[in-house]
Amino acid sequence: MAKVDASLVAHLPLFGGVKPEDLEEILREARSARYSRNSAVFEQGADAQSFFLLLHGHVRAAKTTPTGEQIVVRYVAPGETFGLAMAIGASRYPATAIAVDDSVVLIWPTSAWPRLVERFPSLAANTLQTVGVRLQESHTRILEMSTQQVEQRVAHALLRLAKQSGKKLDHGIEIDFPISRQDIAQMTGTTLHTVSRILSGWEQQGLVESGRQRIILRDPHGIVVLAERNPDSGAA
Amino acid sequence: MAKVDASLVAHLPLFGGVKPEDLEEILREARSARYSRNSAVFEQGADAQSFFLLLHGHVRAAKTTPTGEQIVVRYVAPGETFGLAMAIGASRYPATAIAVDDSVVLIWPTSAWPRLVERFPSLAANTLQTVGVRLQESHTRILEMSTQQVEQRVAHALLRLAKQSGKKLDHGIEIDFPISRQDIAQMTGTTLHTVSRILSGWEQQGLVESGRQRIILRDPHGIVVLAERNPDSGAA
DNA sequence: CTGGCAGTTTGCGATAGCGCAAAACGGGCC
DNA sequence: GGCCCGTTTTGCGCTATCGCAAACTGCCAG
Repeated sequence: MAKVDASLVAHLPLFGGVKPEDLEEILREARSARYSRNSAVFEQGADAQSFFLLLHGHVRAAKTTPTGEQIVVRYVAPGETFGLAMAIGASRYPATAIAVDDSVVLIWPTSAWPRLVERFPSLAANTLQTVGVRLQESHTRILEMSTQQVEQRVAHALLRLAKQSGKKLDHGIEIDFPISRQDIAQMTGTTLHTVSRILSGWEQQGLVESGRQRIILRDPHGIVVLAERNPDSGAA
Repeated sequence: MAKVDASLVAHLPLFGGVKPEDLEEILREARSARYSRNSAVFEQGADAQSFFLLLHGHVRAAKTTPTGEQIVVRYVAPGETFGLAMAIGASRYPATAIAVDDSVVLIWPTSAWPRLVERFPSLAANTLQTVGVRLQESHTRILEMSTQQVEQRVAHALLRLAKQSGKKLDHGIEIDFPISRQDIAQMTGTTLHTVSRILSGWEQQGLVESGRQRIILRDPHGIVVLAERNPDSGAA
């Protein structure tokens, strides 16, 4: 139960409009915990006893079908909340959360949510806002899956990851956590084989450099062009 | 500016936890309007000046790409809110809303939202809940698009429509508003041609009866079976 | 240093579903 | 009552992408 410095989280969207002394009170209800790489924060279907705020690291939220197929719902970056089952009135987590890197999270008991919201209505408003943004993003993703080919979808996915969690390099942007071909396939609705083929092609064109769970965008602009290209505006 | 009877809407999820006299006050801020079949309630990209509650009829929310392709985000049923751009902090509507039937809506100015939420915090909590549910539904849709074949996706889509807006018949369930093959294609990420072929097939098997913008599920259970069938558990 | 393994690459059919084209259909409007 | 237009049906070739199989590779553990 480490002490958390309010100044570290005060600027987060979740706490917008919350007074410093109130923030202290909110944080007193939380505990922090560390999850090592590849360990589960919670499992799909488990009792939603807590909700989370990621402080360091990266977490992958994935949803599994009855038949065992998975999709990646999203990658959680530091400063973002996850596991908000209570927000939708669900008593069980609708997805599994796995730390893809060693990660540190703040944990509140779900039972504290109603009281927190009552005392600090901004929390509800702020959460509504972030959930709304995620809903928009989901719709965009559906739109892409409906109208674009695989290559474009992969391009968009990588650009989003780069924006959210890219580390600027001298020449290019590196996705700042381990991510496999399979993961990207599960983000874009395709297979790891197809993703591998696409990345191989891009690598030959100097657009990316990649290896085992590692991707560097060497030519982000070139990838933007790919992402926006109309499929049948023929390549040379 | 018709007077709206509070008792007609008091039971809606949006107003859960709101006292009757407060409800009166909330309703005083709204006006009602009627939209005839195929008219637009608002257009994607337009200034989000209002948010809406559907009283009668049905509304289709659709999102359009820069290149003109469309997807149907959802069908709005009576009692549901839509056009909640303010909830996500957007100043423009992210989709277009079209009345698919003659419809009646309540309209609040977006500018009233902050004040309403402050006076009646339940509104924020209730809205958070519904937006959360919609987010879950979006994730489910993404999961389906990633892992299922077109026929299964169409089956799921029809079952959802039947559940949300189905009219029970002597023998079967009818989707209670005009809906074309094209619409279903845009809900499931396929083409109207493929949807037409699938429905023709089903019609021959007696699963559905359909015509111009009209679909009746004659054997809902049979469609459930289709929806859940593992694609490669060969048909006889 | 070296074996083993998870992750990746690549080849090669197979095919679900698309895209185009054209005909049939049905309803409402004049 | 007949015409016109939006919707639906259906045929046919095409191809993007899958699915399976097999080889490869970088990395960690011992």
